[in-house]
Amino acid sequence: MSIRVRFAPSPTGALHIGGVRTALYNYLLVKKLGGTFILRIEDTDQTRFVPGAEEYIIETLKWCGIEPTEGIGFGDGEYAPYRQSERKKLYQDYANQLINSGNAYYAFDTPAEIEAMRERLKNESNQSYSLTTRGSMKNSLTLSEKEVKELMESGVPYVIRLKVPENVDVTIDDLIRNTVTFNTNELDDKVLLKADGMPTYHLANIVDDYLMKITHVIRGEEWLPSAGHHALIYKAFGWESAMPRFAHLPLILKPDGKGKLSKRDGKKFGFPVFPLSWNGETEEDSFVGFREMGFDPRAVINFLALLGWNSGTEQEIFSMDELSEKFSLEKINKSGARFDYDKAKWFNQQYIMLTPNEDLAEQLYPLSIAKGFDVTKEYLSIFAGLMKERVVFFNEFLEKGAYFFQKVQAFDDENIKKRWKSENRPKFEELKTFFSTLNFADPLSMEHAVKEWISTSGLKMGEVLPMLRLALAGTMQGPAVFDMSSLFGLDEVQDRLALAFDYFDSIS
RNA sequence: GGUCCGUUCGUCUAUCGGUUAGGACACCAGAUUUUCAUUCUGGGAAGACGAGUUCGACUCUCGUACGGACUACCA
Repeated sequence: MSIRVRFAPSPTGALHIGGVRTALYNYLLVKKLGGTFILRIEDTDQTRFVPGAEEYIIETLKWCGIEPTEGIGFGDGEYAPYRQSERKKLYQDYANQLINSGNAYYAFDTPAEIEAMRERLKNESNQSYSLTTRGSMKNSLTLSEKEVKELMESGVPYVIRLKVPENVDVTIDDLIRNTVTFNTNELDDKVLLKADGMPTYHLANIVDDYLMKITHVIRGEEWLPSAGHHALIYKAFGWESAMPRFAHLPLILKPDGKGKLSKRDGKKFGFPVFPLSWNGETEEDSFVGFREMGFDPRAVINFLALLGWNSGTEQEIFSMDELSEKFSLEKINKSGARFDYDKAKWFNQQYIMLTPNEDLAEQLYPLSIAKGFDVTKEYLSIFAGLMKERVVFFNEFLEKGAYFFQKVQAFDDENIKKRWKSENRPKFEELKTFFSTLNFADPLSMEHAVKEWISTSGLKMGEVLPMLRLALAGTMQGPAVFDMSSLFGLDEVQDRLALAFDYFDSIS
């Protein structure tokens, strides 16, 4: 079975994380079943077009490893162009086809006239432009052929509306929600072609899905209420047999459970809701991305995949290959899933721990150099091994582990004052000298030797080990003292001890 | 308001008529690490409510409540 799916975002700004999940599910399904995945850009609203948004979408998909088989940014295929603005003429022809078959009509009402109609009907349950109101409006159904012709020739703006039939039950067979039924008496006469000659989503989407032979439409739940219209349009064109299967995905909700996750929530709750950072025209419209926060794309994908879908097993960590292997639309949940940032962080930590030290070192290297640290990849590799289970974000390696590359910048004075006894200074000087007898290549033997030394020194373990840690790292947190020492080497360790003991005395 | 969708631990979820309702995140306690983290062990924590169907309902049906989406010449 070869399927054809599409991800069709609008270039109106940064692609929100829910959009990434929609793209992911499309990708996973096509990867599992085999077929074609098209990236189509739905830029029919010229007023909302944002420069850079298209590039953002492409970069996001690449970063996430969600690669369409064809489409904008990924090479043209059989059914190009894939940018709707470049297909304008096509939609006009199809809209006219609907006019000719009596399934659509011209409407000349001004926004003010429509507003007046709504005002008039504000106490009614249905105040839309629909079969109950179309008879009292200014359109080709109420005007004579001659009047319509005159209006059009005089340049009066008009739209083309779908003529929804009366009292018919339209049923959508949704892969996630089973059957959803609408009665046409409740559906409005949607605008198909706008006054500027551009199609609305409803027209463009169906024409393109039909022409591109799309077999499965996987999209957000916000489209479910208009799915009835979409079925009607397929029928109006006589394309019922080619109508794709629908799968309406549950929404990603705010953590506090009040509605769907929106772009503002990132700032409100303190986590990213966009894959990549976005620099909008204003501060308000600029956002930090998962990537810039230090997330591994594999963690983002894994987290997103499990937000509304599960494999039916207790496995939590999945590679993209495993996901596509196990993926199925039937296992997608019906209800919205709340965004859980803690879980996202947990996934990231898991992926950092899973990454081989050498790979981490490879990524850390340029960043270290940029920070002016004089290091080798070998050193970074050992460092990564020591630090990787202590960080959640990639960025934290060099922040939390800065003392691996430079002398301690900030000591934990509080802990030092609490633990340092100046009268023990001579003993610590002895210990410092004792370090020169140790085998720095073997942390374990160092530990044994030092503990042995402590037991004969008259000091307690708890008096010595924490001070060594504080001297080497400045903080009470971090890898094992002897792992650090081994990496630092004898000279560096003695340097740090000397510096630190003076400092300890000075603040005690 | 109307239409449509939904409802299992705080959160993400398993269960597809018979289970001590399982797992994960988060939280708490303990062990390990004389740090932190990791890891391991343990703990608290759930079927919105009401009817019905059935020998038996978290699971099927209906109603109620609550939540959500949509209701633009935006997608």
